[in-house]
Amino acid sequence: MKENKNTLEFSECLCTTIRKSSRNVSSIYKSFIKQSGLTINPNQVSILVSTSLLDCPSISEISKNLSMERTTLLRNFNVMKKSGLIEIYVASGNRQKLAKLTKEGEDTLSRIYPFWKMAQDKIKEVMGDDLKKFQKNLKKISTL
Amino acid sequence: MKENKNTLEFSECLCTTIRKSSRNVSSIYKSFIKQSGLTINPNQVSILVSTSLLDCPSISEISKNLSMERTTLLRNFNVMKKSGLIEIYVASGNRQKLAKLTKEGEDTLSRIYPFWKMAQDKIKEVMGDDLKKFQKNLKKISTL
DNA sequence: CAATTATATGTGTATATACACACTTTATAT
DNA sequence: ATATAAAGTGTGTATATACACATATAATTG
Repeated sequence: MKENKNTLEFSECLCTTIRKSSRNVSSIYKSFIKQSGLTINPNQVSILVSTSLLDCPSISEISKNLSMERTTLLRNFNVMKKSGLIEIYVASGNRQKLAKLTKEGEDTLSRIYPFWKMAQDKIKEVMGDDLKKFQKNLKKISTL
Repeated sequence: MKENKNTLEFSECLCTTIRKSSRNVSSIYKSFIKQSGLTINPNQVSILVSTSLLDCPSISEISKNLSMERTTLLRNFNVMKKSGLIEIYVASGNRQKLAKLTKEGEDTLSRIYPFWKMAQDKIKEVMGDDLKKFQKNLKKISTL
């Protein structure tokens, strides 16, 4: 225990707690997804899902949708393009670049679904009745 | 909108939401802390706080406390050691390595406190009455 | 139409994250 | 007491994150 007078307050830091949760939850999803035999990780899954949900999204659109820095997403895309999960094509007019899932990307989502669901259900079980409100609040602070 | 039958369910992925929140909240704390004129980021702040809270912690202890992979923490420590925020000393017997804040590390915590608090208050304001339960649930899933 | 502004993307650099593997020191078992 | 197990640490590699800066295209304004 330490002398800094603010240490106690700092220990309630919501940023620290959320980053910690993020690491831990990611690790849980990752270990379930690993059981599928595929090597994809939760982050790439979220990019696949977001790309799948939006209608011919540009890199910038997906970046906004995931609150992910545009250049961060770009690096992610480069990796996923290399592994054949998505493809990038140039929009007419040549400014935007649009993304879509490959067949392999679609198949990957289908095949990991049951394992993803196990992870999702585990978290749901822990949260119990608080789930809805918790998720609502998470979404609220994920778009500030 | 897409044909994959699980897309809708995937879009409720808690891992995705938490990672998104983590990025967004980190960005908010970072921008407030930046106003202090110091270059430290929220992640290093959390490591400073954790190191300060525990009693002569080893790297492994802090790693458990933050749910941070041990080698991840090690890389973080190397950076923070270089910038003079912490120091590492060898425990008697030579196996463990213990960490503690330098004077500069302590000063840094003190100086960023008001800016950190602004960020913390902003999140608190958004959460309103849900804060306590939200924080409790966050902590619950950060230690599964 | 030319200049400017806004939008979209790409690169260099640095930190954050985690897994596989290797090495060292302490504790335990036979 | 030696072999083995456990605990702690360090390195190689790959992905994730974000800022500063640069470049290219579209839209707007004079």
